[in-house]
Amino acid sequence: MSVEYIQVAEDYSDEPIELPLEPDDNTLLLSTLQGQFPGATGLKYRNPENKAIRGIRLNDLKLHAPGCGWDGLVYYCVFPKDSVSENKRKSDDVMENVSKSKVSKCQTNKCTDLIVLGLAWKTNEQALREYFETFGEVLMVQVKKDAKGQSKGFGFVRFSNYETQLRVLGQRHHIDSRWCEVKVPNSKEGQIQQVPCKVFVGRCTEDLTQEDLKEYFCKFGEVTDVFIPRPFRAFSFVTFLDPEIAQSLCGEDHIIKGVSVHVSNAAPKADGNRNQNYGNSMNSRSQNYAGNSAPYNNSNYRNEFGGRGSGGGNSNGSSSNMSSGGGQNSNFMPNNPNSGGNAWGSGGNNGNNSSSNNNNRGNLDMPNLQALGINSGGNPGNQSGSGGNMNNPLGVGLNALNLPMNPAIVAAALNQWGLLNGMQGQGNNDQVSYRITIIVLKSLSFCKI
DNA sequence: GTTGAGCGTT
Repeated sequence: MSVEYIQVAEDYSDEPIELPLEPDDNTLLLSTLQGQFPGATGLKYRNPENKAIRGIRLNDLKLHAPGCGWDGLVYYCVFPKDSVSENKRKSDDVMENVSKSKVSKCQTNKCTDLIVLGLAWKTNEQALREYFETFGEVLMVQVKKDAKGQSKGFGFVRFSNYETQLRVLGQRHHIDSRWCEVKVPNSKEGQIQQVPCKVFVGRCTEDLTQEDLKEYFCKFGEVTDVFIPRPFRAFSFVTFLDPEIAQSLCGEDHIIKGVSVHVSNAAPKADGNRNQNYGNSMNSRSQNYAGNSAPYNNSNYRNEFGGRGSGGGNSNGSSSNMSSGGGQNSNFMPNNPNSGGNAWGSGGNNGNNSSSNNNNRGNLDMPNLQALGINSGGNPGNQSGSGGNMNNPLGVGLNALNLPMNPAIVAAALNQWGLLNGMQGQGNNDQVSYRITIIVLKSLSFCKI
């Protein structure tokens, strides 16, 4: 009698392990689950159809397969009380609870050594430790040195607390008069959480401000960034400190100032071969989309703009924050390159990126399709909320769209992905119900309808 | 006593 296995992970950022099902009834014993994940009380999974989180039925200490069978999905543990979902509707003590909930995970595999680049030559381990201890308990610091004992200008740090690690990764650091960056080392890539911290917020109206969004979403967890593309395009991005909180909100509708917005994954729809690592979303999309270069890369989940300038133009998006000390041309854009630096306190959004390495045309990335009503093609219904009906008359392909948008924006978006060969337009108002016909699309694979 | 993108055991 063969034994079937299903994949179970502690949470979205952990690698799943295979657990055996009961041969007789194809259930998973709670005891089996708890043997690997002490404290777990159930399982949940993301419904591939509507992206909603679904719970697994528990009866007689057995977890029963969903209606469609266990299939090939990854299932995630549910823990009592300290889970994200429990926390997320508590406002004041969110961070405290999240912090607590992270402790055990941190001690397993969440915390990792972090590389600190750009250290001053004079910075020693003591100074490094003292600096990072202001964030939380430091387990280890190293400054790499050459044979003569001279610092190589980089080092490593390890924290005991995962939240501390996230916080440190989410900002830049001024150590001994140098702007330094802290990253997950290349050697650890793939071993660290790959879950995006950023969510896509669709159906936004123009009167929803950064502050409105932050004020609303910070109920669920610390918000590190809010980005609203300009000109207005009916969506925005909200970045959380904790990727699990971001994930927990995906698929939900929320009402902000009377506006029903929809939260979804900021990552592009999976297409099987473009980018396996969803965790790269926030940065991969920040790559230069110009020309025919591949728009996605497989970099670490956090910023890839964290390096220093390469001697040319400074594409610093938050110049008001930057120190001129050290003569360092640091185009460091913490966490969210799209946002032009730290949204809070940086004074305005969207720093201007000079030179060709930019995206100052705005956030013309995949989620735009959602705002355009394109990737919901399976149901040619209406997308309300942003003025006018967005009607996709085709269930699958893109052919004709009534878009309450400037067709130039649509064309620009499609063109940047190398999808557009040509288009025609007709109509007398470029903002309302302009009907365009996409003549040839080079590829539809990304649409994932 | 100079340097300034990178990736850790020596």
